[in-house]
Amino acid sequence: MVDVSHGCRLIAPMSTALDQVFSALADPTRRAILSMLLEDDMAVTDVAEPFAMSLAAISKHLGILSAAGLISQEKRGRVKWCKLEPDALHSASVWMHGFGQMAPLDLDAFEVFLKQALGEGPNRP
Amino acid sequence: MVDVSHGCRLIAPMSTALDQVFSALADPTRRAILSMLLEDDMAVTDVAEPFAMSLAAISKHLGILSAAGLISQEKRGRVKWCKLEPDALHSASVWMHGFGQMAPLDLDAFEVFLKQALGEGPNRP
DNA sequence: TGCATATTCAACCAAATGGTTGACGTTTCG
DNA sequence: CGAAACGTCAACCATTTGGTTGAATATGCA
Repeated sequence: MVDVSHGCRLIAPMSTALDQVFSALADPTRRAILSMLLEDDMAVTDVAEPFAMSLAAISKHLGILSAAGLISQEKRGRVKWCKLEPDALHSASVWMHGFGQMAPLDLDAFEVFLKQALGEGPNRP
Repeated sequence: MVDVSHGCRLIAPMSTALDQVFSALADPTRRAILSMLLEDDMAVTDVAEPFAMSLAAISKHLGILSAAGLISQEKRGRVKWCKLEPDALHSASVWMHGFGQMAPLDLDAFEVFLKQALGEGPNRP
């Protein structure tokens, strides 16, 4: 009965994308996995190693992250490599900063800001 | 077995805060509520009005948003007013932009950016 | 006082989530 | 070839989630 896409029917399907991204990020195990992948691409087994849970459980988590677009998985030989896809955070970022009220226009400035921050930030030598 | 706070035990309890914020944002009904509250403070009944679900359900959603710190609720008379608390998105923002790797330093620049974007943005006359 | 309004509480329900285990395909390698 | 490593699948389980309804609790107002 309410327009859940808050006034912009053109991007209605995005609501599902936001659901997926936010609920993927809601789990601490999955956030930890993303942090690990920030340092380097990893195989599924290596991702699972530090956790106190089964490989199958980690495999599921990776599936959820992949469905949300937060990572990509490429099988080379018998090992499946997991790679961070930070762009997926984009839609979520856009939504968060202003709850969808500061639309695409500001997004450009945001991109510029992010690029500069990532390139010149004191924590990225 | 893994350090879920990704290397900074000092902010370990924040993991719970992130859980709450992200899972609060994962629901489209709750995101719609936040969008509504962006325009103005509202009473519980008024928040519920456009949705096709019971008042009790909305009351629960508001409780979740409140527990996550995304809104505050103040009872005046017999009506309980709901107010957006955008600061709660702060920790989530910090985490998202660089998965916790570009720390407080960039945050300042981010705040400056946000203030300017909100103040001068073409969608905020 | 008494009634309508505003909101929550309690009990219940179906479905989704996060985990387990064991069996199963692939690929690599001795 | 045969065994080991890599990863997923299927079935199962306990808990959480998102919703319902009906009763209960304040508060405002005639």
